[in-house]
Amino acid sequence: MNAFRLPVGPPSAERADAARNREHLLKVAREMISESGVRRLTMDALAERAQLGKGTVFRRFGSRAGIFAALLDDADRTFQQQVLYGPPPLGPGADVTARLVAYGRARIEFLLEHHAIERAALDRNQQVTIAAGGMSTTHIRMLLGQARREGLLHTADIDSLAMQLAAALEGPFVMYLAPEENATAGPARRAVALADSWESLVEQVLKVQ
Amino acid sequence: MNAFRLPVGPPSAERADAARNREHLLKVAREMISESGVRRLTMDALAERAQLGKGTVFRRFGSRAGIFAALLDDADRTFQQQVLYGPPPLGPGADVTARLVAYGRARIEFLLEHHAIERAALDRNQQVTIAAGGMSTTHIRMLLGQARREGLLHTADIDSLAMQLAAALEGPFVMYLAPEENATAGPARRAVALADSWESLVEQVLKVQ
DNA sequence: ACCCCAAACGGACTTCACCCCGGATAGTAT
DNA sequence: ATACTATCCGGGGTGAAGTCCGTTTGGGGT
Repeated sequence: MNAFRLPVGPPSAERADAARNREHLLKVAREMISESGVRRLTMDALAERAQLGKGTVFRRFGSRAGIFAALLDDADRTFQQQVLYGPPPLGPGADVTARLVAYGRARIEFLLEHHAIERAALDRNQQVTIAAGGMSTTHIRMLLGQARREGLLHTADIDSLAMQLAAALEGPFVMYLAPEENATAGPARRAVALADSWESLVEQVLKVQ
Repeated sequence: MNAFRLPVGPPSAERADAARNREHLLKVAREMISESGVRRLTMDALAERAQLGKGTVFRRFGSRAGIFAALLDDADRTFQQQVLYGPPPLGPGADVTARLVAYGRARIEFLLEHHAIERAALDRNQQVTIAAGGMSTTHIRMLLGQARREGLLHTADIDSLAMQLAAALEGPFVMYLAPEENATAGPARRAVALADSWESLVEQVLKVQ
């Protein structure tokens, strides 16, 4: 044997069976959610239906909220792809203001779409990632940085502003709309109003006027 | 007996013993929290320490989150008093921009102070009131209305803007900071930065420049 | 092919929020 | 004072999240 070896090279990926189980659990979770909603997805039920032990479910996702977070992760990744590499104005190519506006509109649509899961991913014992390292904060900060370089913005503390704008964008959905609720006209109408309001907020911050 | 009587006049207040128990429970809850933090306030422990049945605790507050909400209510009321009737710039008398800025700063301080309880008052099965009918949204909307009357603002949809500003103000605290966490310099420093950022955000929205 | 052990698995166990409902009681009408 | 009833109280019961730890297994090393 080697006299000396580093314990791990790369942070060591999941074992094959673990990865398989993760996928399987996510698939079953999606099924259960579309059949009977977020509320009825219990850890016991999920484990049983997936033919796995409950311990396994927890090992894979850490908590009930973790399952929803993992589910969102998928969708998020797709969304992020559009933002980073898709066509303008959402993707690169348009001017900063247009991109910020487009991002807000797209993000609102996304949040409306995944609202139930988004809510379920909240965890009483865990800080929420939305405002912190969340996609919105990061992307908005990036755009604000660009805006400042272009002289559209003179704010010193871009980090704080990014966080506040991200909260302004996502907050109303995460904090306001009811858990599962009738997805009738109500939320959708409000979403349009919020999107318009976001647009004018962005324009004021970037002093387009 | 009277031939006919309305079932209730005023929404019928709490019975004396019930009110007494509520106060007592809140007092004990405050003690327990300051002794060992929010996490260890369980319904069983509270009931036992208060020498009351668990059922009573639930009857009085509805849920665990309800206790924290009731606790916050006190503090909120005091805060609101300052905002409505206190000295300017927080209270009435100063110009709109100054009042908005002052409100934000005061609110941030308040949130920082009551952060642990604020988080604990969140309830997985209940929509959050912060953005909805919350004090911040209401007060900000009022000030925005005044600003519009004074020609400082031309936004049509004041409701949406109020919600977004409230989210920008409170979101970072409710969503971002960790549950109980070390109340060291970290959060406080961030709070100052956010307060400054709030000020410049308000000034831009009210186009003071 | 075999060894080895870190990682994964399973499911009983613990803890806790919340429900239920029979029994007690405060406040009111007589 | 007495009776009446809406409200309250108590604490055992239930369902679900999360923990623990003994057992099993994937897969790199030899």
